[in-house]
Amino acid sequence: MRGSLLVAVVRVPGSPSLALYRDRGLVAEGRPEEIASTVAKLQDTSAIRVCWWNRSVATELVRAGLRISRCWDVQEAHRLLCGGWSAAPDEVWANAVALPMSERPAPLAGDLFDEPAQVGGPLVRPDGYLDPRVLGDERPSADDLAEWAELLFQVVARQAEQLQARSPTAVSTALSESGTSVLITELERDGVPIERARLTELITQAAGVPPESERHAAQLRADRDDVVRRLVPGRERTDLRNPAQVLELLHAVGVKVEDTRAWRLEAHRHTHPVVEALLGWRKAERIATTYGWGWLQAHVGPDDRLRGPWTTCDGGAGRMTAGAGLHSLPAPLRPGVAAPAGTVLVRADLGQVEPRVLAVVSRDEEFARATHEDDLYAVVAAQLGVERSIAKIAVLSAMYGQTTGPAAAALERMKRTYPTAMAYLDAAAAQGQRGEAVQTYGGRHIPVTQSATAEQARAVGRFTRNAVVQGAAAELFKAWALTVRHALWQQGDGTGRIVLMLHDELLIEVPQNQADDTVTLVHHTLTDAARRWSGGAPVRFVADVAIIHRWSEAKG
DNA sequence: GATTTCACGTA
DNA sequence: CGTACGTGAAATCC
Repeated sequence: MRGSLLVAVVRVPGSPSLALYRDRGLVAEGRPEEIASTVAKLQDTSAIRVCWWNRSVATELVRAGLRISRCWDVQEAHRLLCGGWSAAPDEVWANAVALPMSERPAPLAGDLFDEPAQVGGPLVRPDGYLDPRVLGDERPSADDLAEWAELLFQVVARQAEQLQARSPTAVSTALSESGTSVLITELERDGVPIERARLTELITQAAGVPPESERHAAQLRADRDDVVRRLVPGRERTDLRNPAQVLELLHAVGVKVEDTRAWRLEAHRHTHPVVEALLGWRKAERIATTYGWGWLQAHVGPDDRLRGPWTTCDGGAGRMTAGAGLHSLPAPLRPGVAAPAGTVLVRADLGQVEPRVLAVVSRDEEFARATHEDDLYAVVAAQLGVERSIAKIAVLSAMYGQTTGPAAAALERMKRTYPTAMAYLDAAAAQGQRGEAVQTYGGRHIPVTQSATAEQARAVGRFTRNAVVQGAAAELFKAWALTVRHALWQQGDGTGRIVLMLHDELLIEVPQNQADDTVTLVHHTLTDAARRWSGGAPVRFVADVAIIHRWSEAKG
């Protein structure tokens, strides 16, 4: 924050134009391309930070070709401060000036009960709240723009103060979340490279040929279903998509299960041929319905790039989310994600990131020592005197709140061997169970729902226990990704780019001749980002990095 | 028509 | 009674 010039970009109502402000007033107004080039020149000559009320402004600048390096997104800062996703201007303002959220004026309903529209008056009401007229699409009016930008500067300053007071790391988390807000705009623009012929082939294997009509589609579905239904004479009319009917069918052939979930059916795979057939049918049906021809048509563009909507932190603990199946693409389809000619993909996976993050956030010195090796679970196993597989389950159980199962005894030893880390998790769980919000290492507020029953309270406890680890891991991951992105801009011709982010995995597309340099870059940026993020904690982070042509290659 | 339940893909 | 997400189909609730 310090030492950099804050500039604001706001939308000019009723026009495609954007306006650029600094503390002393208007700098420029014009089409997004013009403002993008003005901001680019400013970025080149001085240290600036760009802020906006809404990410859509950043989206326009990015689409105009601007590479935004430093920014402050007041919605992201607000989400960090308050938790959740909602971040309309009136909420952002109210929180920034420390007024109660519940007392703010209702948005205009656009009917006779609205108070007469305030025209030309101040945007801040006498009671300190933002005038509801700013919530409409065409408001504030063009006359109010300078004031709108001035209020934005005030919000940035107040948010920074609040974050500073909250935690030593929170301001840098806000900067990272703001950068991520721009990065997801780039992900949405660029998409993931697809080899259409290969993906088409894979979808055909699972879902059959593309249906030519509704009738044809129904016929293909029925053909697929018959393969399974034929195995149980007398039940050829079963609707396989209806769990109740499937349950009945299974009971009829002597498979006694309480529901039809795959993991439960796994044990009965060989009791009757229909079980195996049904499990295979389910896999194909998943691809046919969710990742089939409709999905291809909707999300893969004519340029053979798969695009979906992204959020920076909509997950309960502040993880990113993505639509269009980008975060849940079935493994069988992954060969369809492939580097275009002249480029390669570099795939980088963080190794055992959650326990390593736990070592940082809990400041457990003994647990931190375990992170010095590539295989953390092997060290834990040796220290606890158990098998590696048991140690792994014990560590994961501690972070997920599982108390039963094969690792129950090992959990007791964990408490003795790593008391600080375990106490950190227990404290987070206890807070959640009491109905209190928790905070991540980076300062994100994680609100919790109030529970009516003890069982619900325990579920909240498991959520907060996990959220402090999962959320902190997300913070490290975003900081790393931004460091990678910045380094890619500096490398070679600067065309390398991140195309997919998957909680602990980056998929990067670079020209072939940059492949080796990118591998080096990924390792170095991880060391740098982890050192900055952890404040120099003695915790090691590792990445598994591979140069590949298809996403399916080189998994761990 | 909107919401919930079941199911399952990913980390 | 292990966490989080997105998605679709059917059942269920207005």
